[in-house]
Amino acid sequence: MLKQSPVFERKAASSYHHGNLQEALLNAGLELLERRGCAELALREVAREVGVSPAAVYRHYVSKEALLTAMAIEGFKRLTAVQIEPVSNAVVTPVRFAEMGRAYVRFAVRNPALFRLMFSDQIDSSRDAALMFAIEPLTGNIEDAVARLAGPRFSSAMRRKAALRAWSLVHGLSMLMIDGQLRIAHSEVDRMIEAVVDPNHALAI
Amino acid sequence: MLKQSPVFERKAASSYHHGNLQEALLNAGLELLERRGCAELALREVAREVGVSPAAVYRHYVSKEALLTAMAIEGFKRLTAVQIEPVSNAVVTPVRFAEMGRAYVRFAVRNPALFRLMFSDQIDSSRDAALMFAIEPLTGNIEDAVARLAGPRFSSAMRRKAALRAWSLVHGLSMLMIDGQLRIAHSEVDRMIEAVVDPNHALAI
DNA sequence: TATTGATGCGTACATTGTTCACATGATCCG
DNA sequence: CGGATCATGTGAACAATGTACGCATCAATA
Repeated sequence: MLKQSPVFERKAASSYHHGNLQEALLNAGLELLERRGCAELALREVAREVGVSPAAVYRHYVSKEALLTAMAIEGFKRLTAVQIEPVSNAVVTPVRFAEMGRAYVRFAVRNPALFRLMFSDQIDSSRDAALMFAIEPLTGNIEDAVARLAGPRFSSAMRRKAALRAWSLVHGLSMLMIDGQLRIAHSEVDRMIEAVVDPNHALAI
Repeated sequence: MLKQSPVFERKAASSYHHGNLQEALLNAGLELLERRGCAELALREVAREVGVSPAAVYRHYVSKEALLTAMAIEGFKRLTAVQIEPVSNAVVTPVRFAEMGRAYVRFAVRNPALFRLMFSDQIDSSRDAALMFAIEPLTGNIEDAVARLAGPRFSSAMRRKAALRAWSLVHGLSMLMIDGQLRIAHSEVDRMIEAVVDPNHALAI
């Protein structure tokens, strides 16, 4: 196994107290998540990975669900970051709007287990305030982009509807891809995204 | 030891052998699934519900995953049935095609835990032949409907692309709805489906 | 009627999430 | 400088879970 990031090294110096266990658990969790899959991630294994007893986790997260929630929050931060990048400091064109969708799907394909966790029923998105706060930009970015793309000729209701349509499209494609429902090679992923998230929407039925 | 509680009333006639445990486990599983949620469904609880020992399950399903797979197969059968209904014995119109999508989303909203299970990573859709066989009509129905709707003016590639677009749209909307991401009342569900699965696709961006 | 194969049971084991009393040590107060 | 304090980590324990094994029961058949 490769050496861990320098965050973990501090533990070697003082063997009892870890230094930054909270963040170390989060990183180890995110790493193990993609290795083990969303359902098989064990709290005890995360603790083992960091080199700490299972009970130590509970000093920083009140439950396994709390750790998963923290991981999901980190996921939403990363997703919203790559999502908004194509239209930050730029006029929103149809091509750039589609690029937002591509970034969304690409994130899902590259982090399938994390993406699944973010939208799983293992975390209660309506209970945790920090989670809600991290999710909000996801919708917000799409709606803002739609507003900047369509201009004032779209009513608020029309914008919301168009944003939901776009979100549903890329979210569904993401889910189907990471489920392995679409029999396509990894090299074809980008082409598939192009085909579905089509700025010309020539084939919209 | 206290006397056993009369849990075993149904098998009072022949108290040892159940009669049709395989199907009983499947039904109990489907029932418990929606009550407990996808992640908390316990094999032992399914056995308890049927009034049978945990080990008895293994005479009919080689593992918990096998039982979940059987439940998912049943789910796909039901979903494909309601999905194809709008266009069976009828010309495929845009309105009827959209009605297929509405049926898809409605199924997801009415059976959220089952729908989640069907597209979860807890079942390996590429390993089980029966599961693959049950999934196949899902895509097939959409592609057939697209072909009947578009006629010969669409190439095979165009049809596959349009079908994938439609599937992604309704699948994404389904997932977002059962995730509680969309803050809408239950009475607005149908209107939301109408808005996104729009036969006129006036707002396709 | 005896045998046999299918089906259910009891017990056991490793693993999991979680709790609790206790150990450790960094930090602050006298 | 030395002790108190409090955040942080440990170990043992508990119930629940998925699963394996040998035995019990029963229906069908020879």
